[in-house]
Amino acid sequence: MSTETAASRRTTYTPDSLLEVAVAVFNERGYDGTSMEDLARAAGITKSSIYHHVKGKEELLERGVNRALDALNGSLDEMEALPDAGELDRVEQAVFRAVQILVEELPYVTLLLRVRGNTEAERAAQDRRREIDRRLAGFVERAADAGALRADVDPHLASRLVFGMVNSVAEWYRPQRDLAADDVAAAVTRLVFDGLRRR
Amino acid sequence: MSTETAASRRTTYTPDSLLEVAVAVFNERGYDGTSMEDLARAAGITKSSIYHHVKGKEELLERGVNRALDALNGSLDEMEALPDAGELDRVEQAVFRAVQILVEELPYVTLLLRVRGNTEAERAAQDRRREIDRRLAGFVERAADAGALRADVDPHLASRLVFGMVNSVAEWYRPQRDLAADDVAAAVTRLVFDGLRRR
DNA sequence: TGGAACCGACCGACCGTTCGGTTTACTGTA
DNA sequence: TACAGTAAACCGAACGGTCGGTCGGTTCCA
Repeated sequence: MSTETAASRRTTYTPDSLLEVAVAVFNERGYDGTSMEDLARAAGITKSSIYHHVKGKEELLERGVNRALDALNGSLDEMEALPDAGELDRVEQAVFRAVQILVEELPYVTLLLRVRGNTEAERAAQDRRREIDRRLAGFVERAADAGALRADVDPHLASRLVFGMVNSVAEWYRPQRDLAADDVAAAVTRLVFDGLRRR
Repeated sequence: MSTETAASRRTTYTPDSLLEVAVAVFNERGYDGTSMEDLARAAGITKSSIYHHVKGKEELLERGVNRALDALNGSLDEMEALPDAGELDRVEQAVFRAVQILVEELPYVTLLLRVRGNTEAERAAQDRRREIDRRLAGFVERAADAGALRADVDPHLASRLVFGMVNSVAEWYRPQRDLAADDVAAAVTRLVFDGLRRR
């Protein structure tokens, strides 16, 4: 009642609620493997009705990946604005937070991680993602310069591997079935910093 | 000269040499995003000529993913046939070897990792891959039962994360530009077992 | 000279998108 | 309470184009 006239009616779509359906189908069948007919069937409306809400298939992709990119960029902004913790703590925080956001925005981040680069929108998403990877690698590099990391693994390689592990969570995580986001984030963080070996 | 009449003539395609081209294009544009016309252009022959070598697009996918699956299964067979090393050593060996094969058979493993499940061939590949994941998880579980792993991370979760890191190498590794396979494998193994933190 | 390798033309099916029109839900007026 | 007006939501039919695949040949070479 506070925000708008919406929320009373339902059964009808907004661009955002349609996006939710579309992204789910994209992740199941792949973007290129999804036809507008597939989306229409999943949404329970006809193909032509989709065009009442969005300009086309590519806009759905663009909105989907941008939601993930905005969330990831936002948390990086927050972390950089924070008073300087130790360089190692900052990396630990980045890893933990990355897992949190991946789980919170799972469908959208999943979509982003699978973008191939066939269209202009996809290449733009890849560019924005590379910028995020660069910022994360920066954290790792500063920690390495401060001598907080082991010296026998190149910081760039370490960054790729660590956030590769983080992103791999999108391959299997299911909200209902699996642990809470923070538990997964904690496990990843422990593994990344102290390894699998018993001490 | 030892194997066959081939190797003398070139400029013509065999199913395998065509596969090499096709898999490269699949990985660049995605399987569904690749048209037979794309493949023909990349191979330097016409669309219809492709059908002289293979039955169709799906056979190329099937051959591609099976090459990766056979390589992975083969190395698992080898490892299980080996005299029993310690349970921890076996996990370490599995991680190292997984990276090696991923790099050796990079295009084929990359293709496998991106399979979506839209066709029967894709679902068969997913099933075979799940079996491999199960065998790998078995190694980790046995090491955990033997008390060789840290107790505060669930072995199933640990397995997913570790081999998630391994597989993430396919996202960025380029043979010319990057380290040798064994160097990457060593880095992954170090990170997985002893972590990023300086000691 | 026979088979392997390849080609150009073409097929039906399906693609993303458009368009004209209908239904639905809500509003202001009486 | 009744109803006309309106805009959002939706639909069926069709568009031009591209898809994977077929077919009847021609070229090449051992």
